Amino acid sequence: MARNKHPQETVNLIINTAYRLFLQKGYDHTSIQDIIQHLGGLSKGAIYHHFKSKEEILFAVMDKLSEGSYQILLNVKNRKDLNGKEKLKQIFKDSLNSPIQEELFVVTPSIGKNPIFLTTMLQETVKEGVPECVLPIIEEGIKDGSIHTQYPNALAEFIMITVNIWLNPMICECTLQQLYDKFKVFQQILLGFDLDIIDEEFLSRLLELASIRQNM
Amino acid sequence: MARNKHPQETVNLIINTAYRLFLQKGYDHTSIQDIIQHLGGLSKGAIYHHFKSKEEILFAVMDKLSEGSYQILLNVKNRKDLNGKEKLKQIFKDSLNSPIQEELFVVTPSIGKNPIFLTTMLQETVKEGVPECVLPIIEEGIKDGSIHTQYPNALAEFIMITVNIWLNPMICECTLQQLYDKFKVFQQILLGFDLDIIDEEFLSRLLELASIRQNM
DNA sequence: AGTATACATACCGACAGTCGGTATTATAAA
DNA sequence: TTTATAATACCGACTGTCGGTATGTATACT
Repeated sequence: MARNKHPQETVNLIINTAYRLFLQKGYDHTSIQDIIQHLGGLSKGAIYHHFKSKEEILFAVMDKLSEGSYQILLNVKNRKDLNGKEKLKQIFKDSLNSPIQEELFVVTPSIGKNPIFLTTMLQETVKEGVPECVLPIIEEGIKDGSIHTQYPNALAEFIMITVNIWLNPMICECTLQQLYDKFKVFQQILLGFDLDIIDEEFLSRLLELASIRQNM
Repeated sequence: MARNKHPQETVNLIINTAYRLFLQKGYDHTSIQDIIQHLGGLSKGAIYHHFKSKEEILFAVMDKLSEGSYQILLNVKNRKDLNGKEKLKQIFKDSLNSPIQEELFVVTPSIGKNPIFLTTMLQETVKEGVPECVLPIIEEGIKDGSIHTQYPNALAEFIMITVNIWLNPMICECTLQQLYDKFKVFQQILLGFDLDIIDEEFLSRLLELASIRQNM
């Protein structure tokens, strides 16, 4: 294939192709050959010209994944009409409602069967999601008096991990009834911290997403 | 090497060797050749005679790992001097104090960098640990009046995942101070369910285990 | 024109897994 | 007890596939 005048298009093509395959078949079970075949004429040389390893493609895919969440955060963070607690609630709501979430749920058979994704997600949550997103907002909430805790960092980590792992139907697969129960338990826990940040709207969207997977 | 009259010994040798290597170097970075080299004369044929794939060796290793927890459970489950809540507390205590835990902490550099282990552990927790171990005891606690919840299954899952993932220093690596904070948050959460099942003794053992890893 | 870039292609070593073969043990009939 | 037969334990060369590299070539930029 002739060389592309706009190489970024080739990079995006590779990332998008890998993105789809990684989510569908899992990172381990997607070979470079697989990616090449879905690239439409491009060869191995093209891939290794733009990426130095398969793992680097994974990182690019993960970046693409977290991009959406980061946008949501920024939008909420700068709003002046919400206090810390309200911002937290808004972030959870927006995250669940984002089209990326929907796409993820439709495309991915089971992240639980995609070990590297799970691990990377867990680490990104703790090393980036918490310090860059949730923690600053919790601290803001502490300052404005809407959130009370002695352990903002631990609380932030706890909430993120619980939502991203335990409440995530892609990871901890369960029936809709069980998911409902899990929501109730989590809601009760958060109320123990005076955090009324997940409501019936959150629940129904969660169930909606989960039910996508029940019919597959 | 001459054939062994007691083939189970060979199987155990393979499992134990793989066990050590998988924990030390990770499943992905342990090759069959690696295992063979630490087997003392046995060959690839021997391995594939007893196991049909590398993954099957992994399953055997995971079984060996959960064996210990299962024993602890059985010991506690049959005790007549404890109610449900007390049994729960005892199980957590015994689990942390078991020599297997200690060995794990000493030998394993980071389960977080061992994706398959993490995934398998998560799935085993939900599919076996909860229904076979924690849930029956919580239900016992509900019957004897020591535990109160509308959602025993969700609560069991929540506790197990939080302890096994978030509070696990092998997975969510953090400073001792952060681990202390996390303990406090989790303790507060459990108290919200009237579950006073982790105490200062649990904490100090947890910190002790975690500090093993700090000095590596 | 000359250089840097965007690819193509032939190739490499490592890997998991297979297969035909051999040596040892278990079984059981003579 | 001996001997024929079968089953098991193991060996090691081989295969296909994998991620990754080295090198060649055509196109775009300066």
